[in-house]
Amino acid sequence: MNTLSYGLLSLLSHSPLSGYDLTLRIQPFWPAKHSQIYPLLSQMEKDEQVTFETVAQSDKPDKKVYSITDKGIDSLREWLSEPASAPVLRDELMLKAYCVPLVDPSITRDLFQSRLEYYRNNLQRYEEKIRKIKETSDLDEGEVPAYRDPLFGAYILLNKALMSCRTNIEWCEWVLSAIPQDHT
Amino acid sequence: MNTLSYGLLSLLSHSPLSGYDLTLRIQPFWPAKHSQIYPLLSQMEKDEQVTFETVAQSDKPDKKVYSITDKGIDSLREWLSEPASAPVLRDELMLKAYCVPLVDPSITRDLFQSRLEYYRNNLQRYEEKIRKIKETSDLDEGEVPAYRDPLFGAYILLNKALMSCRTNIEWCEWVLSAIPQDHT
DNA sequence: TTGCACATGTAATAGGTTACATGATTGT
DNA sequence: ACAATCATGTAACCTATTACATGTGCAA
Repeated sequence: MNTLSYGLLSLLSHSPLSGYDLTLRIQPFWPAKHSQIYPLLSQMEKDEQVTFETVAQSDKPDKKVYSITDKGIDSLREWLSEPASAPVLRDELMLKAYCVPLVDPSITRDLFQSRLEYYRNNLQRYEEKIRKIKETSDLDEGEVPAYRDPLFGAYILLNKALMSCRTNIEWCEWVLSAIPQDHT
Repeated sequence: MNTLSYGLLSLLSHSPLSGYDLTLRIQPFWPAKHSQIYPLLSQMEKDEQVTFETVAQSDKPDKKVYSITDKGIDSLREWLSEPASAPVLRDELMLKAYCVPLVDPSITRDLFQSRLEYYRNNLQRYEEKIRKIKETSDLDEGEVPAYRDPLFGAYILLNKALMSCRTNIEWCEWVLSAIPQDHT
């Protein structure tokens, strides 16, 4: 049981999901490939943290839908009571930013322009998601789902994503404004 | 030559540093332990990206001070011309946040209170650092070091750190305000 | 004399990515 | 036929952490 497996349990605490869906949904919080997730799910099933049933689909291939067990819920509760380790951010752009005076401003501009577009795309996706949540659970302006509402977690996470995205966009724009237009 | 080795080159492009110092300084941008960095430096030395000289110190043990070579500078310039890969953030608190309705609000409050203190400490360290940079290079309010100034990189990175820190503090405080005071 | 910061290294293990492999189903 | 998405799995490789190992110089 490593952090990733607790992450999978956390997702499964909301609803049963296939390994495929788990892989897609865990990306924003803890990036991992299916090659890491499928074997983990097997282990967790042996350890009785999860169960699965094979579900036949008419339009798509069969899938294995995993559900969290009571033992899994207990594991989650214990894990929540332990302090969370510090976040780990690895960003190539930060390493590059440190030595940009080595190259032409045009190179640096491209770097930050690409990153700006990356964050703008993310922002759009997140805004769409939060719009949907607000729609389906009709929340008033500034209102937050109740603490015991299963949507509470998704809501505060989406807000974090939005806030971080906006801050990063602001930073990229500020950096771009500090890069000279011509070859210096 | 992986990302970490380019990161080391990036740091060395400003000034020569020991493996020990490199380990400390790269943490905010690309966390790595000395056990990963020392062998990498040996490889990079064999590959002529860096050179080192042993420096005797009277008050502390001897150290190996690494400098970037011209070949290393060329490598850096090429690397800067390639697009930067997407940032990777792994944060246990985000995984936990998703399933906090499973536990008492007091548990959740502790989680976010600790994280808030973590960010407040970081903010203080970053504010001190930027204060020192502004002091030594006497910048006016809102002024940014010139693009070719070696401090340009450090300055924009510190600003990113400050902005992110403040946003995260704001988020933690907002989440804490949404957690009920009593057992719900 | 014990502990701490500085300083460098290797070995074993765990975590994560890339590549290989297969197959269903739908739409073009 | 072909590409795209869905779906699951393994093998090889690379990256990163933890543990082991050693030693200096200083201060309490």
